Amino acid sequence: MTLKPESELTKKGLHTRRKLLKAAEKVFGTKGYFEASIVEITQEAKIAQGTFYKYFPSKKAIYDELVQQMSRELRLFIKQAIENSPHADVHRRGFEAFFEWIKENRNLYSIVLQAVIVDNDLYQWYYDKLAKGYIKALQAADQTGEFKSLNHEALAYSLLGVGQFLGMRWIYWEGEEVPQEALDVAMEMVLHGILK
Amino acid sequence: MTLKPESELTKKGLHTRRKLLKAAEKVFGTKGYFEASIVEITQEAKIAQGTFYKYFPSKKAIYDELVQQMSRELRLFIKQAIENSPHADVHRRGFEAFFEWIKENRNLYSIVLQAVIVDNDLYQWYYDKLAKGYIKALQAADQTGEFKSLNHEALAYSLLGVGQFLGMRWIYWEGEEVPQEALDVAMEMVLHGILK
Amino acid sequence: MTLKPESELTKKGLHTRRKLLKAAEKVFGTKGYFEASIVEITQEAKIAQGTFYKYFPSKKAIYDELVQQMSRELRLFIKQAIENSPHADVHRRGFEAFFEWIKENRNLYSIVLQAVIVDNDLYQWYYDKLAKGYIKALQAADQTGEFKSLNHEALAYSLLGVGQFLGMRWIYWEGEEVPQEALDVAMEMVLHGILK
Amino acid sequence: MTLKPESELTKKGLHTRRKLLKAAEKVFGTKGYFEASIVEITQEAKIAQGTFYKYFPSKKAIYDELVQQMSRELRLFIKQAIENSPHADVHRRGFEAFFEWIKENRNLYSIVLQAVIVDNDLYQWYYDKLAKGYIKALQAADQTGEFKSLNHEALAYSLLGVGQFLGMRWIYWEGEEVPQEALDVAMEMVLHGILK
DNA sequence: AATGAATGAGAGTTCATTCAT
DNA sequence: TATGAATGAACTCTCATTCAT
Repeated sequence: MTLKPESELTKKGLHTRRKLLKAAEKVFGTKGYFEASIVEITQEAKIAQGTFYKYFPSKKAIYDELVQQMSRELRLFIKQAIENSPHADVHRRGFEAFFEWIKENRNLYSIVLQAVIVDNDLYQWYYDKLAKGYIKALQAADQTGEFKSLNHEALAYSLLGVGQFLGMRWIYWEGEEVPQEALDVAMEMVLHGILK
Repeated sequence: MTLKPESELTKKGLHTRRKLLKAAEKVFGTKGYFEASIVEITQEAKIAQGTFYKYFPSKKAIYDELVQQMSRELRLFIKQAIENSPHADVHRRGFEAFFEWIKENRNLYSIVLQAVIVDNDLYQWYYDKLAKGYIKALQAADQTGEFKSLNHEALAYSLLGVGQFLGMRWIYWEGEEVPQEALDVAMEMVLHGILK
Repeated sequence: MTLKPESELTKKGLHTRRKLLKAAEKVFGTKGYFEASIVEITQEAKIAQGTFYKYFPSKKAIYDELVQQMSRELRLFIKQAIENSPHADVHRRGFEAFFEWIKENRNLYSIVLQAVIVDNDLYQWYYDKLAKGYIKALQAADQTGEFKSLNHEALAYSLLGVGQFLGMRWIYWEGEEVPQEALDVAMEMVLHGILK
Repeated sequence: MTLKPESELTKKGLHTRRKLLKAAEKVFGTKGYFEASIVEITQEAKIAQGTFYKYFPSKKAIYDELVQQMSRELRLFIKQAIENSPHADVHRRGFEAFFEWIKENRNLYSIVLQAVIVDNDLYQWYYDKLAKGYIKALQAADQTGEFKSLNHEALAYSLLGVGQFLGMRWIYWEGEEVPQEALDVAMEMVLHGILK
């Protein structure tokens, strides 16, 4: 094996590695994991095919890294967004941040969605992480006494579902924004319910 | 041409066709579209490899048919479930029906999820159909005057998201039931909101 | 896996299989196991590359089969040669048969020699089988009372060594016969020793 | 040109060259020529990959050198062993020396055996050299009048075969010694023959 | 109508060797 | 000089699809 850990790479090596990740993001994001090929990724990165294997042991490995990187970034992004917002606004701000993020990172988002087939464990890991972050936020919000006391996990997954489907419908499929009205409807439902 | 349309098949032919669909459901459902192979499907169906192409023009074609069949069945199942239930219960009954269905048809459900990669258009078509059905139900419920008047499409996707994620979390991942409590939490949120 | 056991093959299949073995024998024999490629073997057999894997699971597998087949044939050939010869002649007849065989089957012989690198266990198995056959012959010869009673295994390997090196020197390297004189010298040594 | 001849190397350069040879001996000896890689050899030698090509023009070249070096050493070792021994003992002493040598130099011995595939000409050269050395010894022994006058080349290859197979059977395969009894049997055969 | 042998393009991966620093 | 990143040809193997029977 000829593969060095990232920490031992030279500056040049790191640069190549990053090029590969960028290229893989694009190719996986547009063609999908299975239709994507190493040749294509290396061509996109303008690098020889063999070079790929100096940096990643397999196609699967670079995919994994992309998912994990995306997971980290997305959670951080949302966390920062809700951190300094008034409690009542926490959900709306979280949704908005999420939508903003997937709009800017369409490919990465697409890659995560593919994990249902590529690696279901990874898929679960991703949503698990996301849910855990959400649960923490819910716990914090609880302290304010503004919200009902409901099972956090069930709530987290429900809310995740709402966000995911709104984002999917308007951003992922249409490449636009989630319309203000749709967000308002969702917030109304989440905060006050649909019963008159 | 070597492929006959379904309508021209003899009784025996129809039987073979059905065997192939059953086999494909199992194989796609357990291994995933890309890892599944035609050999495997025909072996499972106890049929010669070449025979496959007498009934379906390609691997993709049988997949498409499975998704469409699943879509039809699921929508019918939910429709029947909510048809004769009091309006206030419509959402809970719909969720329950959905959960029951995916529990009984894990493989088919899995197959639909895969469409994100296999054929994104098909994926959109599936949710679009589902949403349209939901919208109709929302319109009917509107007549009762019990519910707020909110944009139906936004609401449909929000509710679809909630159901999907609950089902995914507890049935698809854990192979169990969505716990009563989780369903209660979701319903509380949907009907009355999470604010005190 | 799409590979059928030999016993289940149709006539056509058996024919293809035999073509592949013949081709592999030639290619392994001339280029050596590692320099040989599946492409080359299938080209030699005038068969598509993919077809190879319908009959053998790997390059190694067809090699193994060749060695085992060769082993069987060679032992049978020698056995038949010495069977009906007077006891005193048994060794000379065995050597002659061995030389005749490798002359006619240069490629197969070459293939066995390669096992030192390809698969040392197979290599050992081959000589072990050969030695065991030899030992049986020595035991039979013992009954005649013409020979000294010496440890059969040590003797078998010594005799195997003599035969192997003579065959290698004159047949394998030069593509000719082992000269009569060389065989005489070897037999003189084996039967009466080199001391005056 | 980027490769200097051995004679122009500095002291440090010679050291590096020797490290490379030692490493190659180990790697070729344990993994075999084809499974061995330059990366592995340079890693074993704790030297950069590119540096290899400052000292040897190719993988094959370092292999050649190892075989030649081994050949020289083995012949010298045997020569010294038989030099001062009484004539009648010359063969036994030669065998013993050979066995001793391969026991101590298992890797180098293994490397030579591989030449059947790697480079058949080299293989022939090796045995040719060995045989020529043997022939000289036989000529010297002839002078004593103790031995029959037999064709030296045929005899040399016969004896080489005996030694080779005994060593292979007990030392190379089992990693032990050639048992005293086996050596006795071989010597009895060689000196007095197997007929009563 | 059904079979299953055959096809061949294309996949992921390895590694001896070169070359810029 | 020594380094190690980069190269790319070649390899083994898979599989959707075709075709002769």
